[in-house]
Amino acid sequence: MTNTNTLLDAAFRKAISQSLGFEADPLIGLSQNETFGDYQSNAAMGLAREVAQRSGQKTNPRAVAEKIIAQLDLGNMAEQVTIAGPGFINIRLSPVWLADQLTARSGDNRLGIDPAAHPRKVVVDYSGPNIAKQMHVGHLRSTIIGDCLARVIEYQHNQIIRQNHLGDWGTQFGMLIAYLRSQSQDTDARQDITDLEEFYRQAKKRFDELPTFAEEARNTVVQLQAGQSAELAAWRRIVDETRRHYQPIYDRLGVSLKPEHERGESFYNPMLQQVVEDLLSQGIAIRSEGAIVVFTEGFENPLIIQKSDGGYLYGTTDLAAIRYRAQKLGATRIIYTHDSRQAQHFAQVFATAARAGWAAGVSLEYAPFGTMLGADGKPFKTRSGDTVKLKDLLDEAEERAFGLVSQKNPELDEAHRRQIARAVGIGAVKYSDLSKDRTSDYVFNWDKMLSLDGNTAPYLQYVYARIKSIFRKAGKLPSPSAGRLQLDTPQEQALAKHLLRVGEIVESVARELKPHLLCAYLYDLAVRFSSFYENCPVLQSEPEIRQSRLALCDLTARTMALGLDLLGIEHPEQM
RNA sequence: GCAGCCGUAGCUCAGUUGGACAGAGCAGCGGAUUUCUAAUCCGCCGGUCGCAGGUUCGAAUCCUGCCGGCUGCACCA
Repeated sequence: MTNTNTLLDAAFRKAISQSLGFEADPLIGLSQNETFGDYQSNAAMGLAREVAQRSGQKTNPRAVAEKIIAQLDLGNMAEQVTIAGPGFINIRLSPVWLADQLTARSGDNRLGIDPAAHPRKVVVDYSGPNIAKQMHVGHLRSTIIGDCLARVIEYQHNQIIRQNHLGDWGTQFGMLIAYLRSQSQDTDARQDITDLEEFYRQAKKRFDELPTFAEEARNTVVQLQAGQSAELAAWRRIVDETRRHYQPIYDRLGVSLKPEHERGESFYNPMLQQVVEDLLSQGIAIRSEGAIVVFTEGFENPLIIQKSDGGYLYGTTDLAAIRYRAQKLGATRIIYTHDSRQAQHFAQVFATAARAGWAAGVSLEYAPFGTMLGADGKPFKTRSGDTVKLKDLLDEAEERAFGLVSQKNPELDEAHRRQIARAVGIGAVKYSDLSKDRTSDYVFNWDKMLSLDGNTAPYLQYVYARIKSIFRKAGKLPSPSAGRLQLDTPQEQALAKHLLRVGEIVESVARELKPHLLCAYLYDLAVRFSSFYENCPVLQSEPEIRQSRLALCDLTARTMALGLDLLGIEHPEQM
């Protein structure tokens, strides 16, 4: 169903062209202050000059606004259209129209959110853990932001291709395999992830200290990359072991990544030589200081695609991936959810891919994010200064949440409390991240994210649980389409107007790649519902009002559930 | 040195891409509970939008220059 802002945009466009004789953007937006109205058009101010130029007569914004309104046909949408200040056109939606719209949406399992008019094939590249290492907090943001974007864009019926670009290739594996061999470790024996990390540390040490070992490690890489079976087998075991570590973390986080989404760096290995050759033959890449590089305007240093020793780098892999995703997978939009420190790298890679013609008709979008900081404003670390393991972080989140649930609801049995604690604890960690604009650094704070006050996951989950509680007490569920909504009180109207906006929000999240817009929307929804809940009794009211309010509750619960689903956050029936 | 990001209330953050008197939450202060989960709600207090210019009807937002912070910068990823 068409979003309100789209309906207004169309009506105003028509009115502008009829009254002024030319086309212009009506600049429709939400009112910043609800005392003015619900939506506003800010076009008249800017248009006044153009009107004066075209007609050769002096005019002013308010007069232009008058002309536009004279031609404006909003049907029964608006209760009031007024001109204010220098020439703002304020629109107040009519409660009857609102009620009709919402009634229609309550019968729709998509809550009136339209699928994309032109569905696309969209690659989302996110998470990308390193093989032979445990996941740590540095992987958290990419994993959950990327997953949220994938869910939102997928909900619009675009075809999403999740790509987990594992760090599974490169010199470090030669080192690790050579070390395991030299330890006369039975390479057939299974190594735990923590063993692998320890071996890696020792291998690195020996690599730096022993030139003969360094040489051996380099040879092993060559053998691995040439596909020697023994080395390949050892490598596969390392990858498998690492997956046994990270897949449970994805599952626990409620992240939709599965093994079939893995396309690690190794996958592109066979394509790298061709990438370099093609860039050379197109004259895009050149030889410089023994390496093969691409210079990009605006950057002093080049993107190196082949080292002087013949080895390839991650830029080469990224270029191969773009070509593969565009040409083989047929993607027309490729989204990278990666650390903002990669900005220059991606700028150079995107520019190179564009010059090579590999991204024709493809939108390459980099959705960077900042660093997780501790309370001291420095990167989030353990007390001893180590990086925080994701597993430990999630353990602590659940443990803290379990403490809170036990305190608030001691009568629930332990298994139930554990289950709620999982939803609340993990949800809190994810939400505290998703609710901030991803581009800036953010401060990690356990107490704030687990608080039931303010813009937190537990607060949203609580609102959902409260509604569910009403329905448990109400007995049989109302039929959503039974009767029409009655929006008599300010709280009901405020809630209704907000419910109607969900489609606009989903659209902006997908377009701007900003999950925090959805969080802000859901928080606002929770606040409005809470106000409604305080002021408007549901079950005790007269039958018609009761039915209408139950329908509002049902819509709120479904909207909240959908929003939390898109964020990848659970919503327990009870808290 | 070059490039990028950032600076908004005591703290954590928004600010719909140039619109109306800059908004939330937390903390602080004061209220509300015979009522569907008080894990809640309502009110008050709190800002020279880093500083200075400029662009224009209009700037937290765009441009320039300072100040302060973070990040990246040739063969790691």
